[in-house]
Amino acid sequence: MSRVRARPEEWSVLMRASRTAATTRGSKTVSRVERKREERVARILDATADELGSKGLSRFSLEDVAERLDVTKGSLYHYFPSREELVMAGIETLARRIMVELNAAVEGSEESATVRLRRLLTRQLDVVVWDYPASIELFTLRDPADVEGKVKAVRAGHDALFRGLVDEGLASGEFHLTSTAASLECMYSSINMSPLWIERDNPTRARQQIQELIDTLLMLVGVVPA
Amino acid sequence: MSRVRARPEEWSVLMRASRTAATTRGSKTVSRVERKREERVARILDATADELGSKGLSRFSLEDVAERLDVTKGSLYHYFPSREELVMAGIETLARRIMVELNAAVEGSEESATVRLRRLLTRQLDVVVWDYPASIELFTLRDPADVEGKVKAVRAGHDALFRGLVDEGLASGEFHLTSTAASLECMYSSINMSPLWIERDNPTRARQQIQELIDTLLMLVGVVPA
Amino acid sequence: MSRVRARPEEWSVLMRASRTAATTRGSKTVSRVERKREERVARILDATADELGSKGLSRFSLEDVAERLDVTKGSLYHYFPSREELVMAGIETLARRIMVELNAAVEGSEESATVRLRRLLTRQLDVVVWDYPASIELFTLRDPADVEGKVKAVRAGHDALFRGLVDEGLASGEFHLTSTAASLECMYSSINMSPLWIERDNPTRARQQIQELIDTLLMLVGVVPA
Amino acid sequence: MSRVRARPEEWSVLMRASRTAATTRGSKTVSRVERKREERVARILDATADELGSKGLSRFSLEDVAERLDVTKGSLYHYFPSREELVMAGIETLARRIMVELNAAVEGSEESATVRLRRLLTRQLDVVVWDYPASIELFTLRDPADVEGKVKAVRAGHDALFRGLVDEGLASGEFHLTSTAASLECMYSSINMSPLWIERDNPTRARQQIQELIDTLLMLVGVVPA
DNA sequence: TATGAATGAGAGTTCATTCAT
DNA sequence: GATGAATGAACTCTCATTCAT
Repeated sequence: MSRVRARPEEWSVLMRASRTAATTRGSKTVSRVERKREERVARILDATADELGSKGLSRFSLEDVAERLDVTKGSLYHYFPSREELVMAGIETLARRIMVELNAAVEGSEESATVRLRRLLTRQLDVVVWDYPASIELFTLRDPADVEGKVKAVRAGHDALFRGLVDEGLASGEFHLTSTAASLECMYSSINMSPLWIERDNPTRARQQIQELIDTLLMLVGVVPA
Repeated sequence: MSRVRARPEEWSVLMRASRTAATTRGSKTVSRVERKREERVARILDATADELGSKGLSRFSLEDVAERLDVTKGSLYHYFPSREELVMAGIETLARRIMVELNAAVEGSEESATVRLRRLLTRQLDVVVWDYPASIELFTLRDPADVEGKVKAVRAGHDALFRGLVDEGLASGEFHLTSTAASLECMYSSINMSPLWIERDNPTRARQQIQELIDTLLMLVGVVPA
Repeated sequence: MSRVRARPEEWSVLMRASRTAATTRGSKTVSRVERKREERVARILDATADELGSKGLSRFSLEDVAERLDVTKGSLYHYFPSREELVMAGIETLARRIMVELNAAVEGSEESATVRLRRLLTRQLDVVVWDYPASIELFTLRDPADVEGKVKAVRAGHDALFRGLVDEGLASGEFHLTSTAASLECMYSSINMSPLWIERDNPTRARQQIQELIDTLLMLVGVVPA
Repeated sequence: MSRVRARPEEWSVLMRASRTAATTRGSKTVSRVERKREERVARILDATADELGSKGLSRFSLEDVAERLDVTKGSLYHYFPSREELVMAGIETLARRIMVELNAAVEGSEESATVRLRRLLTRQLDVVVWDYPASIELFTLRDPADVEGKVKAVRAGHDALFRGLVDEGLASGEFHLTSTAASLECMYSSINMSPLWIERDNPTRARQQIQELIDTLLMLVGVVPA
């Protein structure tokens, strides 16, 4: 029913299931029904994010998501009005997953910017290399204007985290660079494309490559390896 | 500097094909027929490379190539057994075009590795940003095993050029780094993804961003901006 | 003029249903429940008739009706076993609305048949052109045998009204024609299709066209314009 | 191949097969190939027109046309870029068929406008009642803007024929009316909707009804039956 | 060789209908 | 009774691929 279908803007809210549940604690039946719905939306988004992260956008299809969930394609249209909306929400989910990881890596820390940036990079590379090797495509494909907009928004949130740390390092004199923007973009590019050359088949080798990559990325903010 | 120029063995079959054609110009009927065929193949590859470079792989279609050449789709199957083979050869052509540009940027020079690397980066960024903004997609897509193999080969040829220069700089003491491989991969990633954030619509701004990017990329080999 | 007003027997089952409800108002629980049900049915039919009249049958969807009523599609199936049944009842409702208007246009009048026919045409054209421009589609679509049957029934009721007036005019010598049936069918056709050529966007022009149309329609019963 | 696919504007030309063949007599292979193509287009349009004429627009589907021709749906896309274009061309075909009939009914005649109009009406009713009882829907459904445009164009051609005759009758003093436009629209409406009430199942009765209808339609131009 | 025709698999989308709760 | 979920069939459209000529 379109009457009750969450509008796109609400999707991110829906994902914060705990909070939503808390605020609707008053009514019973509604919250139960809604919780059910949210669960299903969450399952769909999980499947979507997995598909996007592993196959990339160009090979993403409703059919695959439906099959993975063992429902018909039509069912997806109960929750998302079009493939594009689903993709956008899926990207957001994927991004949120990553952001949760990254926030955990830097929060509540009293250490130097260098140490924290190193930890942030480590965490992000772990996620990208091992969990979402195809996520690069999400930032890479252009076409659908709305998707591009969503990606931009996601990037902005992600960027804030890194930029904050880099600014800190600059303020404290730990970092030196020509252009913060350029250094950050190089970092992002290198991180996102790393699954293409890091040898995941050989975990030992891969871990070493990741270590070297981290050291190299730190050079982008003027931190020279010991 | 032939020392750092990509070596012929790393180039493509087709590249060797044309050289072969040149050297066998003596023989009569066969060579004429073959030359005709090669010309057609070359035309197809040109069109394919253009399409790939500007649209990327995901939006690439046989239909568009055929239309651009004013032939039928069916005709393409006389020269390439499948879309995938055509794509692979097209990627190779695109890469070779770029390599020609890059070779020109470093050859016959007696200057320092830093100066030449800067020139190399400048040239590559010009090509990528202005001519082939979608080329990133070619290095990004995964699945078809053969395409991946071909991309790897192309990257190898490209890599030789950069690696030669970096090795020179290391030998001369101009460069400092943790891992040559990591530094190079970061460079490639940053170059390929740059069209996604450099503001091409605003050429003045874009040129400035490219300059900052080059300075930043040099930090990956331990060259600190003045 | 009750003489020319459509007779109750020609009206619909549902019409009879409501009259039944009125007469059984004595009985308790059952009638209350039933009244509730009838109210809901009436609401559904109202919405359906609106949709049919404005969009026509081909663009009619259960979804739209449900949304308009702020209920689910499923709910509609409590009252109508299928889309087709709903449509049939909706057509009937629409027709009855129109009949109410038309009856009002001719009732309690002592004027000549010509004057009353003119008033009848005026009223009908007002309704069709301004309120239900898509109603033509309802009389036009064929296939589903049941719908066709229902449409026939509706047409019969409508026909009685016009035929009565025409018969009067013939009896009084005001009208002259070859075939009452043919003249009437031409009138109905011309009325129903008029929204397709009358320029509703330009109300002044439309009003003039309607006037000319009425004069022309009167020629079908041998009344020549002054 | 889109390169050779006839653009919409050319379709009507393609249908005048004889003329086209005559003008391309110079080249052989081309004309043979093109003739083949035209034949196929003609077959598709025939099937389309039949479907449209018998089922109406709302129940028209590519699938049915393809099945009738025993080809796949995809094949239709070789000749028409979309359903809408096919429909438009089909409507045109249908209209042209009718126009051929109608032109034959009035051409080269020295008789009075009344006689010729009667013959024109007779012919048109024959076509509409017996051959294309569903054609009404084509003039009735609204939505797709382009289709509406095409229908308008078709109507214009058709209108010219009738209007010419009516103007003649007015000039000669045979006809009298209030508004030519209104009289004509009433005629068209009555003709198009006649299949809905004329009893085709009973041919004898139907023929009589048609005769009465013709007499009645002539009243719209002030011709009173004897 | 090259062409145009044709195919068939698959994509996204819509919608009447069914059903467990 | 009413809801929301789910379905399945139908539809338009795309595109790589095959094939007779």
